[in-house]
Amino acid sequence: METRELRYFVAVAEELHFGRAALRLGIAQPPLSRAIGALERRLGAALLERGSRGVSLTGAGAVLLREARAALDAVEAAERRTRRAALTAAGHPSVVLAAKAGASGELLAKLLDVHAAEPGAVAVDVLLCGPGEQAGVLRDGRADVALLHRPFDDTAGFDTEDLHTEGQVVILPAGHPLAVRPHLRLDEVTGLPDLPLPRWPRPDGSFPDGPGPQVRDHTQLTQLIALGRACAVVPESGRTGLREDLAAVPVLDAPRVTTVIAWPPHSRSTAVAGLVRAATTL
Amino acid sequence: METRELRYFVAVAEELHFGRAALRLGIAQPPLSRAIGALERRLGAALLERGSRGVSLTGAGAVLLREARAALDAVEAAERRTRRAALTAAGHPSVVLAAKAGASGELLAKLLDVHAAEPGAVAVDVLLCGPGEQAGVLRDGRADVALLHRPFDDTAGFDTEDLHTEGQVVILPAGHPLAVRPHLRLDEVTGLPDLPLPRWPRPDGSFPDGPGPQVRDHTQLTQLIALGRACAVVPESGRTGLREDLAAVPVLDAPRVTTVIAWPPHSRSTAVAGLVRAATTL
DNA sequence: AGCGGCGATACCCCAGCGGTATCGCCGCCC
DNA sequence: GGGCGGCGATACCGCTGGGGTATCGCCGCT
Repeated sequence: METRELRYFVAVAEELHFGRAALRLGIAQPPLSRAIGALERRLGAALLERGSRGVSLTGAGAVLLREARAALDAVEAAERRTRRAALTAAGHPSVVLAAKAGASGELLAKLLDVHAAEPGAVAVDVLLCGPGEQAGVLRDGRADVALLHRPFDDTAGFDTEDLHTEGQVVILPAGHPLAVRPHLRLDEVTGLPDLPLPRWPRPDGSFPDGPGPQVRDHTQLTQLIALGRACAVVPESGRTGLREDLAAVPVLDAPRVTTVIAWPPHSRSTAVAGLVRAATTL
Repeated sequence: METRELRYFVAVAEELHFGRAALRLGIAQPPLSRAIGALERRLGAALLERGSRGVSLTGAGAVLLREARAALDAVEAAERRTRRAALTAAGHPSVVLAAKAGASGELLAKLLDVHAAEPGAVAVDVLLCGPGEQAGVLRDGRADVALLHRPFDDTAGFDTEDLHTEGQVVILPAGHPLAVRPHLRLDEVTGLPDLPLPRWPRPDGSFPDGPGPQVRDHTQLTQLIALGRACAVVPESGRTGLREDLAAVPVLDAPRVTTVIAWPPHSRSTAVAGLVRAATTL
């Protein structure tokens, strides 16, 4: 199978519409129809159900969508990592570290300091991601190593090293009645009608249904909380550097969050190893 | 990048010879030279050092070789798993379980029994592998789930569940002086001049250098030991069903071996989940 | 019945892949 | 040192197959 066929199939499977998929791929619709048809014939499997109202995935199609995404990520990673290896050989060694924007700021700063102090440390490019983006960024080679947060991020498929475990706090407007409490339970803060939990975008950019406001980044979140339109449950370290119009109250029964450093299991370059070593000595 | 280019590059990188690589790929040498040249130009990186005596890999080339193998495995896995998903939809559901030939026989039998007794259990095809082959078989989609043995097998990149931990024994000819001892230390059995440890083939089929005889499977191994030409350190469970002309003596300080069940993190089908559930209840 | 949306088919064209012939370079050996 | 052989690169050609346009067939809606 060629990656071109996989890209074509993924486009159709995501759009569930040959015309739109062709538009997205920058080709005409007929060659796309033919390519998918040929793919189905070669695999000996129906991938799409052509109904009169658009198309839908078959079971085999759903499997191929999942596997094709992984395979395309691997191919992209091969290309990116090779390009970066060439730069390294040309005298510009660097590692790309993915971190969630607005999380673990303290730890990240310490990590970069400790690593920079080591002899022979290479330059570290920090790639800030939205929530849930890090795993993908690591898989497709845009990053070499990432800071993830269990249980929020999926660490499956990566090698990891635990760095730090902490409880969670709820961030509230400073004037809110609950803000004066010494601590809270989870059921007291989820489903507050006046302060709903915000909705973060899915990897594809769409938002889940629900009552809360839509947020895309940390700034939007703090602003919404300050405006009294939302609250948020975040790891303790998120309270450092908090705006003065916000308050943080520990949530005792919220799951504890573990910060881990993760990297693709087969790419243990010396540069990544150095960063991991620095992280574990924190 | 197209998989064709990756396949071409892997062939050249493995053969380190354009002519032989072309032969292996079933094409002529000139288009291969051109394809690699075009790839290098597009990546903006030298992948191969063309010396007067054959070719060698550059740093970037070594990175691409590693990444390309992973990517090609992922593409193959996509194809295989889609084919199998189609068969499942057509009413022939099955799971392929990879196990090391000659290891964990007892556990494997119990696992298959327990799983078969569950309601709605699908057929299990057992794929027996040589040592170290399981990870590859799982990565390229020939198997859906595997029994691995830490610390021998590399479990990086898979989801795993521990099943069983055991010590190791050394298998000796029944008449050997050490066979009467109640237990042994590792340094007493490694480097016995009369009974060297055998050499297993690497993934590429070649054998490491060393004094021991070359073995390819379990039968060869037991026969060589019975002939007094080798000994072997294996998990305790390897002593069940031992030929009567062989003896097993516990090796106290050999690393304990953990049998784990492993599967690719992103492909948790219900069939795989059922098998994992059966395994964890053993 | 007419129309519009959507995927499949028919047919054509050309880019790109692969093949053959040949070159250029470098060791090697008599 | 000149001839030779091995190996990768280049030149050039032919054709396959991927992509484009036009159109069909089917279905649902009005």
